Order: sequence, then structure tokens, then C-alpha cells
Amino acid sequence: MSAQVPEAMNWSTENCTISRTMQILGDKWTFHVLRELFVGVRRFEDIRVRAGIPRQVLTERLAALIERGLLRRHPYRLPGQRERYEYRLTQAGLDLYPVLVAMIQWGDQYLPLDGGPPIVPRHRDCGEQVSVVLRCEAGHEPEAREVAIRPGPTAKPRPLAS
Amino acid sequence: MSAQVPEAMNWSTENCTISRTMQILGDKWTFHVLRELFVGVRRFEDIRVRAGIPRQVLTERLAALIERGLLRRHPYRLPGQRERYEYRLTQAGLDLYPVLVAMIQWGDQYLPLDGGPPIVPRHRDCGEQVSVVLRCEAGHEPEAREVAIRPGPTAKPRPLAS
DNA sequence: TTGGCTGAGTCTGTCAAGCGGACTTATCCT
DNA sequence: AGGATAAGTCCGCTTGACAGACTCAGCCAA
Repeated sequence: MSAQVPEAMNWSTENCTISRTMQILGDKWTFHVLRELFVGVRRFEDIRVRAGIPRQVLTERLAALIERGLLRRHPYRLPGQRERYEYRLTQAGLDLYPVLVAMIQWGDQYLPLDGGPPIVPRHRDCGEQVSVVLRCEAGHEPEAREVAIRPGPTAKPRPLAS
Repeated sequence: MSAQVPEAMNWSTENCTISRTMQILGDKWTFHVLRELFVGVRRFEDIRVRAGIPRQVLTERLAALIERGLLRRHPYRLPGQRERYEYRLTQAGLDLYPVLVAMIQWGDQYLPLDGGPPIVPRHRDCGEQVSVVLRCEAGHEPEAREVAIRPGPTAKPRPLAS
């Protein structure tokens, strides 16, 4: 069973959706930045201090996230101060919520703290806790074990490296 | 509206579930490794070639994932070869499926390829496409915009740095 | 009008990590 | 004995992270 070649070996990883997504998110700091924005912290200094990011790295990550369309700069002005910019999630950024929630859910299960979770995603309307579920188009809600990743229409055969 | 201090500023990031989860997953290569395991590729060389990871980095990441309990080593023997080890997901590893699926879903929406997706998560039983949905305990299925991350029982007040 | 404060950066030197390529080890087959 | 192969280890180079100092623009108070 373990000896036969897995089907995936026939397919290229070149255009894989996960790779392409990780080119945007796959970095130690990017998720910390996103977390701050998701909890409502939007200003450079606040993000930097709370997330503990080196300034230079934060500058660079914010620029990258803006360029990728996950954030936009938004002017604001505190009374008696000059105009500055804060960073806000675009719709594309907001739509990462399921990823965040899935990560929180996993962390709560496998890295639990005594006394419960420090952060909880909640439905604004009703206040109940929000979680993420897998669901197929036929309406089933499969366990992880019942899901398989299959090639789609643009799967490319793998260049046969010897 | 944007001037008032966001509630999150009162809370420490120190024990945040996202941070703790990112300490395990938050690395350029870890998700690539997990992807290979999720699609069924389990052997060192296969993972290395498909994911394009430097050997040394792969060695180190596999060890870390084993130590964190997401993988285990499993002996196998090809006919006419000596015994070797392959890497398999534990239940903890498998339970990252929602994170993976959420990332694929986001990528398919915001980084689409002409002609459709290269990989598709499917329900093994019925073959239908699997996606991830947000759901609250009252049974609503909120949009991203209707979800908020709130402090939980172990939220810690932030040490007031001046 | 000068001087200080503040948020949001930029600059600089150090040091760890990633990287490709060569080398190693253990076992099997011929 | 010689060769093949999977799974590493070793080496030197380069890239990026990092801490800490410096800059810049606009506002305020004296």
C-alpha cells in the first residue's frame, strides 16, 4: 500500500494554488500583521509594538500586502496632529477570515491554554462563537480523513525528472 | 470612528492562539511540506523534488513537525531495497485540512488561473467539491464582515508600555 | 520662531538562516 | 567487487532578519 506511487506524483506543483497563496501569506510575519488588522489595530506603530515586528520588516510587509491587494492605506487625522495613514483590509483581505478562524480552531484544539482560549471569533449579530466546517457540494460535512485533494482542470502533468 | 482606540489595544498578544499556531506553521516551507503529505507524497526525496526544498531545510522541518506531533515516521521497504522511512500525518496534522482548504479556496478566488483550479479538494465518498464555511453556534453562516475576534477567558491585559 | 514631540518611517552593521552543490552512509542487486 | 539509490550531512556564499540610531514632516506651546 505504501509502496505504490501516489497519484499526485504525476502532477506538477508548478501552478499549485497552495504555492501561489503561500507566495503571499507564507511568511513568518504576514499572519501577525493580518491578525492585528483583523482585531482592529490599523496603525503602523500599534501594529509594530503589538506584533513585535522590526520596523523595516513591517514597512516591507505592508507594502507587499497593499501591492497584492489585501490592504489599502486610508488617511486619518488625530485632533491636533497632521494627517497620517492607517491600513485596512480590503475585501480580499477580509476573505482570509476562514483561514484565520481555521488556524485559531486548530490552535485551540492542539495547543490549548489552561482556562480556555485567549481570543474567540464571534458572530457580531448574535454573539455566538464562530467556527469553520468542511462541507461538500452535496451537503455532507466530511471529516478531514474523508477529504482528498484531486487534480482539477488545469492540473499539469509533471515534467518527468529522472 | 478611526480615531478611537480599538478594543484589542487593551489586550496582550503574548499568548495569542494565532501566534502560537504560527510558531509551528509560520514558515515559508512548512506548508509546502504539508501540502505534499496531504496529496499523498510521503517520501523524503519525493517531497524534496516536488516542493523544491533544500535538503537541509527539509530535514529540519520534518524533524520539527514530528516533534510538534503533526507527523510520524513510518517504516517501509520497497522490494529489493533496504528499509526506509516515510512521513505520515497524525490526527493533529490531518486536522489542518480546514486551513489548507480555506487557503485553496481563497487562492482560487483571488489568484485564479484561466481554465479553473489545478487542485480541488473533494469528498471521497461522493466526489463533490469540498469547501469551508464559517458557522456560529446558533447556526448562522456569517460573512467575513460579520465576524469579530473578541477576547476570551484567558485574554491578558496588555502591559501598558508608554 | 524656535524648540520639542510624535508617528512613520530609513539607514547601518551584525548575525542567523537559506541555499546549491558536493560528499557520506547504509543497504540492496548483479 | 562494483554500482545504484534514498536519505541524509557538510561547506561556503548570499540573503534576510534584527536592533538601534537617525530622519522627516507637521503640529503645538512658549
